[in-house]
Amino acid sequence: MIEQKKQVRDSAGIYDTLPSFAVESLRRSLLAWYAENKRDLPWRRTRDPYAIWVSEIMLQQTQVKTVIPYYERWLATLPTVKTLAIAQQQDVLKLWQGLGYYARARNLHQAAQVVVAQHGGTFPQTLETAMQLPGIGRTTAGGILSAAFNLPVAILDGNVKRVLARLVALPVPPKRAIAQLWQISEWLLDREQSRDFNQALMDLGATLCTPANPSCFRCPWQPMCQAYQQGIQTEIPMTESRAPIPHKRIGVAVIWDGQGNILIDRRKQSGLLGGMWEFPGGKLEPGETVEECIRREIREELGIEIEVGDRLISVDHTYSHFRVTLEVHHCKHLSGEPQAIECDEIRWVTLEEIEQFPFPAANVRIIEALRSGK
DNA sequence: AAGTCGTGGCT
DNA sequence: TAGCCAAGACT
Repeated sequence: MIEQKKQVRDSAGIYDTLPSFAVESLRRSLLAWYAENKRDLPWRRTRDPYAIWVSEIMLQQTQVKTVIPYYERWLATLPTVKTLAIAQQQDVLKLWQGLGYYARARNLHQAAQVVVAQHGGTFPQTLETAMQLPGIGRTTAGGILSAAFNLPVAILDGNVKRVLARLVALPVPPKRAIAQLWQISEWLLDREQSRDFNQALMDLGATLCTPANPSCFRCPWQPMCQAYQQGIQTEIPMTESRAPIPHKRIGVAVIWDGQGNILIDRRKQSGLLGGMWEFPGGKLEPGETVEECIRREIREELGIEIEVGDRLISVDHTYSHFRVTLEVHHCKHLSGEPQAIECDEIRWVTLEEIEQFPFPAANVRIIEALRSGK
């Protein structure tokens, strides 16, 4: 414990061990490398803070390749902060469908309304004000303010953590040294060229200083990289072992009304998949069959009686911290008027109408099965 | 302050 | 292929 803290402090004490000319050298070499090697990304072709903001939110915990088509579609549909502010949440979530972490979309939508109502539609230009907007933390605020306005605000995303951890040969997992890593990021930042510097730092991490097989032989920081000099670049950043994630079986109902309509529900705003639509269902309890589970869940959640019929599909899906197997059955509505007991809203829809609603990925699999099965 | 929150790309 | 992890924020 004490030993760990000492190691962190010694290592992050790069400011003491590196003379100021080394800082200048790090900045110069990185910016020179970036000038020749920067990626051509859609959000780098604009300085519109709204567009950059959208990209920063989408890029949270999400790879560039995944984001690009979502980003293009989003800006084509909601080109300004005002259009987003007045949009319906359902349409916002539909644009986000498949990206995951749906609180990002809900918060972005809400923040747009704040920017319009309280900032006259102009994105705030101080770190403190930007961070007050829902969904915008210190890294995202720094990313937006530096990229849109060239303001001297540091960042510390996954790429930067890895790059800096290797630069100083950080002897503990980055999670244990967040404050020190922020100090280094701020200390290195080129305050006259913060836009390019921050982008360069992220590009370095994304293209050369990668998690596996880093291309040290092409890295502008190789001469100053502590990890490289010690030959431990693949050992850093250190990782913590993860606990195995639990598995749950879920009974899911596709309830037909006999006239071609299916019953779907909208999940509550808070928690997993908040605001998204789904086919109703719930966890199997010990000793319970799938059919019994589905009948019980539908009774509890919607207050109706159903007949559980043929199995439609079984869907395996992995979330962040648990896995599920959805056991999906065709069901027939028998009696009772459906009520929104454990959800925000319910609705009967046809297979044609259903595509207008935002569904999480595992439920999209069910819809595909319904389509292909007729 | 550790847990919660998605999905897909990559090896 | 099964696991790791990605331009993190929120509670």
